[in-house]
Amino acid sequence: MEEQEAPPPLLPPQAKPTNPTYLFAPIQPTLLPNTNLEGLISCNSNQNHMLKRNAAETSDKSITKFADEENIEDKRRCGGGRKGKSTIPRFAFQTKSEEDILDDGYRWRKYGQKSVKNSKFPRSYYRCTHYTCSVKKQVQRLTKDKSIVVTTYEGIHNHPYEKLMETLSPLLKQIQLLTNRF
DNA sequence: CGCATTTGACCCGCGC
DNA sequence: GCGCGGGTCAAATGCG
Repeated sequence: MEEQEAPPPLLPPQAKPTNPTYLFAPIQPTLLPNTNLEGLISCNSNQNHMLKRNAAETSDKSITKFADEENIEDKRRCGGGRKGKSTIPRFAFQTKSEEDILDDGYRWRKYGQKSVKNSKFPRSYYRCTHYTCSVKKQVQRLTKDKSIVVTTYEGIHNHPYEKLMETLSPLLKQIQLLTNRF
């Protein structure tokens, strides 16, 4: 899964106090037939370079809209999480979709749901099902616009992009067979 | 039967 | 110390 050209990240139209970094969506638009990518934000993190890399890996579509005033991303976790400072990269983006669960190519298991203050809609918590991988994500709708879903990722996947592998593995097998023959 | 989801309980940090 | 809010656990339940 080596796609490496990292297009320059979008610059924020206006700076928030936390100085969020704008990234590209970590999602293949082609995998989201009914989903418009609407906006994308990121928390400041000392591992933003990793973030950028990860984000740039899977998408070339630019994101324009800034995440809402509705504060989905609480600052507690942005600068440093629960236990002092967190080194886990985090970023969020908005999608316009009827679906809560967007297929981003990874498999997720839901492990919790909570109603949050200042939001009509509950927040759902998911974990990547891959056994070596502890990436988490939160999914939540905006109170103001329920057609917009905010997805917050936490962590970097340490295993291949599953959808891609699914598609690629028959091809790889073929290639292997062919190369073995000669 | 194996896996995912649901959901109330529990834990922890923070502000007062 | 206490209560609140957010995040996670885990038993029960659902589903293919």
